[in-house]
Order: sequence, then structure tokens, then C-alpha cells
Amino acid sequence: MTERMSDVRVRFAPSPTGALHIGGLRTALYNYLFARHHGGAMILRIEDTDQTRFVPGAEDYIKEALAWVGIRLDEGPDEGGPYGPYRQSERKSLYLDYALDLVRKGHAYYAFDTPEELQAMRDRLTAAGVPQPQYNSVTRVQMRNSLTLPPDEVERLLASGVPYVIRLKVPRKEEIRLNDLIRGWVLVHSSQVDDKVLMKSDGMPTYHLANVVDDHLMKITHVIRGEEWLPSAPLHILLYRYLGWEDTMPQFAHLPLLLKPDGNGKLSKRDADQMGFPIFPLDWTDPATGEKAMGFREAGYLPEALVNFLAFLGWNPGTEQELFTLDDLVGSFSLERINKAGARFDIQKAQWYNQQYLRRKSPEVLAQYLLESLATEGIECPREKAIAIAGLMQDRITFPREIWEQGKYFFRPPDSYDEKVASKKWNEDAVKVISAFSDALGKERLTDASAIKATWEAVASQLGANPGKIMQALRLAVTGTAGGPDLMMIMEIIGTDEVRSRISSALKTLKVKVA
RNA sequence: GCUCCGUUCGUCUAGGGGUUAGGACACCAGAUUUUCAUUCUGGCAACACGGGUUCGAUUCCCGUACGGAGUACCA
Repeated sequence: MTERMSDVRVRFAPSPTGALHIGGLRTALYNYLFARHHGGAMILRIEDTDQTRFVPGAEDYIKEALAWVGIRLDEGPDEGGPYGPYRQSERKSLYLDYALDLVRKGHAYYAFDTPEELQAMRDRLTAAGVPQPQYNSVTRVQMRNSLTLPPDEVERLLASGVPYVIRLKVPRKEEIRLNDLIRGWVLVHSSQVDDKVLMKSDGMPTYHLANVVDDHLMKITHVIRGEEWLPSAPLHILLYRYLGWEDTMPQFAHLPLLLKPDGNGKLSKRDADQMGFPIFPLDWTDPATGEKAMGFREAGYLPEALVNFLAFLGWNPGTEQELFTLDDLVGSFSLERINKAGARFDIQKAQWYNQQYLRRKSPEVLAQYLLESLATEGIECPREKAIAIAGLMQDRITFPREIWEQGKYFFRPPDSYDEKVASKKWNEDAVKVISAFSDALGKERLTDASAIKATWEAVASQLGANPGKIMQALRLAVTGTAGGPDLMMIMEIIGTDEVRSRISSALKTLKVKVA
């Protein structure tokens, strides 16, 4: 199954126009899972045919994001491979021949219309009541192209170097069928498809041509991409047919979209900003505007949690198992179990996954996160101590940084005290026992939690108090807060001298409530 | 508008002609914990609507509604 080599070849083909969207990451993930499950190849192809939208750094960002979540590439711009280059801009010279081949066969034609002329056509038709004017089998006869112009005029224009595009000549009446692996048979009438531009006037191919040519040349067997491509899939079918590649055409699988958490529509950066969660895998700063966006990595999400969460947005194994590592997913994945309907993005589920994977980490690994937080705070801490703290905090946190955020008292005396607890628990009894406890600590040199606990209980019972009842007051004095891990362990870690100093401060600061 | 795609608890989903419609997240309650968190137990909560087909439909078919995508010399 997973180890067998096969001829399955899939590709993830993003456009380097900015940070990789989380939906794009999921598409990459599904491609990867499918490839690995079948022992096939995973290819990265950069689709940078739009020079106006190119964003420096975007390609590196994409690669780093894929690497972060554990998606390994078999072929790509960096990996190389037998079908390179893997950047479309570097394949530019390839595409024109295929477009010309289509022209020769009568399936494509030159069009010389200027943007103004196109706009005029649309305006005219809109005014005449056509809601969405298209350049197609009926309108092309009124435009300036090699189907309407005399041949010698076409020759002259081509030779004169005026800008032109090559358009696909879509038949007027034809049914185009597509057997989508997720949706089944999809039927589209060719009258709904317009004469798409194949070659732009700058000499670059459009997505449609480049995509089909490259998928064919790279021997792609399965095209797994977002549902937004479904409407143009019939066009691609036509292209394969006219290019003579229908026999080896890849199979298509159009993935359901990731939707906004509430409301409706595609998940967007704006939603993420408003609701305070990331939408990009890694932090991203737009080089043009300087605008920053938060990443899942920097927000404290573990890659295995993101992967598990993303995989389950639109796919499930059909069992009740919820936790899947990347390798588990590779083993269980199948296109048949992908849903048809779009999935709302629920960040709470992502947080739950994060918690689960955080629990599974060793305290040693978690301590590393703590040490990083401490370094930025300028606090030094022995590794052993960090490990002990990480172990205590492990199952009460959702993000690694919370070890520090919720456990500052391990390193600093409280700068304030929880008022609710103070007013409820800081009473004469408590003060009496806590002072006596502090004195007792001063006489002995206790270094472990159980000895400290024994002392606490002894002092309390000597004074006729219930050690449990006034424990909260002690916790308040030592940590300033109401919650946290076992107090005795906390005191062991910070040491009894520090405990005594904190008790003394608390005794001075906190007022005893007069009954 | 038009074309295509979709619709099971609030969310992610399982299921599938006869089920007490299952799980997870979230939420609520109880237990445990000196506290918080964890953990455990329990609870709330769904087949969009209308027609068919059928002994029987949430499941199949057709409509309707609602939602999504596409409709560029962007991908």
C-alpha cells in the first residue's frame, strides 16, 4: 500500500502571489497524502505566469510552510526532477508551440482586440440586456480576430508586432462530460464556456494552457485541486482533447472549500483578523505594503495539530478515531472519503487538537519552549528546572507559550494578588498559620514537596486549623493567583527561602478582612 | 442574471430504505482535585422544505428554498 511504488503522480501548483492560504495548505496536504498512500510522487510546481501579481518571497514562504507541516517533495524547483523546470516562468518557451498547434488545427485563433475594444463590446452587450457578456462562439464574429479578418490582414498584423492573444475556439454546441473523483459525472454545455485566452499578449500562457501542458508533460495522473476550479474543468477537458492527449488525461478531484466560521463565504484573511486567529501557516509580511499577518506556527500551533485539524476538514476515516499523525493519515487517506460540501473553519477544534498533541510531548521538549520564552524575558533557568515546570504545566495549557504566561510565579514574585481570593480566603486564621509556616521553613532546610507538605500540615494542625481550607491563602501569597498546579511542587521548585520572602511580602501587602 | 456544485446536532462529521440517527469540538451539570486545568460520568442538540417511488424514506427521484463557487490577457 504505502511502500509500493506506483505511477501515481500529483502536483501542488500554487501561484507565488503572497502567503500560502490555509486552504491551499490543505490542498497540498491532500495531494501529499494521496501520493504517499499510493507510493507515488509529490511534485511542487510554481505557477508564476502572471508577472503583475508576482510577490518576492512568496515561493520561499510556500516551501517553508510545506516543510513545516512535514510535506516532503519528490520533485520541485529545489528538488529538481526529470520533468523540470518546475517554475512556469522558466518553461515559457514551451507553451507557444502548443498554442500554435491548436491554431493550426483550427481549435484556436489569434485575437487582436484591445482592452478598450473588449470593454466596448461588453458595455454594448450589457446595455442590450446581456447580463454577463462573453467572448464566445456568438460574439467572436464581431471582433477583430483571425476568424473575421482576411488572412493577409492577419499576416500583416502578426508581422507588424501589434499585441495579440491566442484564444481557444470553443464549439457552439457540444456536451462536455467530466467524471470527478469526488462529485461523479459533471455535465456542462460548451455554450457556457467562453473563448478563453490561452496565450497572453506578453507571451505568457494563461493558467489554463500552462496547467494542461505541464500536467501532461509532467505525467500527472491525478489533479487534486480546490472546487473553485470545477467551472473551468470542462475547458481543460477540451484542451486535452484538442491537444490529442485525452487518452492520458489525468483524473480530476475537486475539493470542497474552507468556509468562514460563522456567516458565509470563502474563508478570508479579513475573517481571521476579525476573529483573532491565523489563516496562514507562518507569519507573513507583505513586502509591498508592510502589512503583517499572523501564522499558525507563531501563534503556537504544533504542525501535527494543524495537519490533523486540516485533514479532518472535509475528510474522515470513517472510524471514531480523531487523532492522526501525518503517517497515520497517509495510511488511511482516500479520495472516496472526501466530502462534497464546504467545511466551516472552527478554530476551537484546532485548539483542542493543539492541546492533545501538546500533552503527548515530553516535558523535555516542552521545556525548550519555556526556555525560549525565558530567553526573551532575559531570565536564566537551569534545564532541569524548566523540565520540572513544563511537566507540571503540561496538561493545563493549549499553547506552549502559556507555560511561561501562566507560570510566571515560578520566576518572579507576584506583582499583584487576585482580589477575589484575597477577600474570601485571606483571614486571621490563614495569616496565623502562614506566618508560623514561614517560621518553620526558616528553621529547617526543606528541599522536596513532601517534606514541605508535612511541615505545612503539622503547623496547621498545631494551630487547630484545617490545612486544606487555608491552602488557598498560601497559594495566593506564593503565586498571587487562584489556580495552578500542586502548590507543594511549586514551593519545591522556587525554594523555601523564596517562599518565605513572598509570604513576608504578602503579609505586609494584604489586609486581613475584618469579619 | 446565467452555469456548475452542495445541504445530517451551533461546528466538523458517521450512517444509510425499517437505527433509541453514532462520534468529536463547543456548551451545561455532577464526580475527582486543597484551587485552576486535566480526567471521568451524564446532559442538551440534527436528517432544509414540498412532492413522488415504496408496505415503509432522513436515505432513491423531481422540484423549491437556502448556501457556495465560477462567470478576467488572475490563478
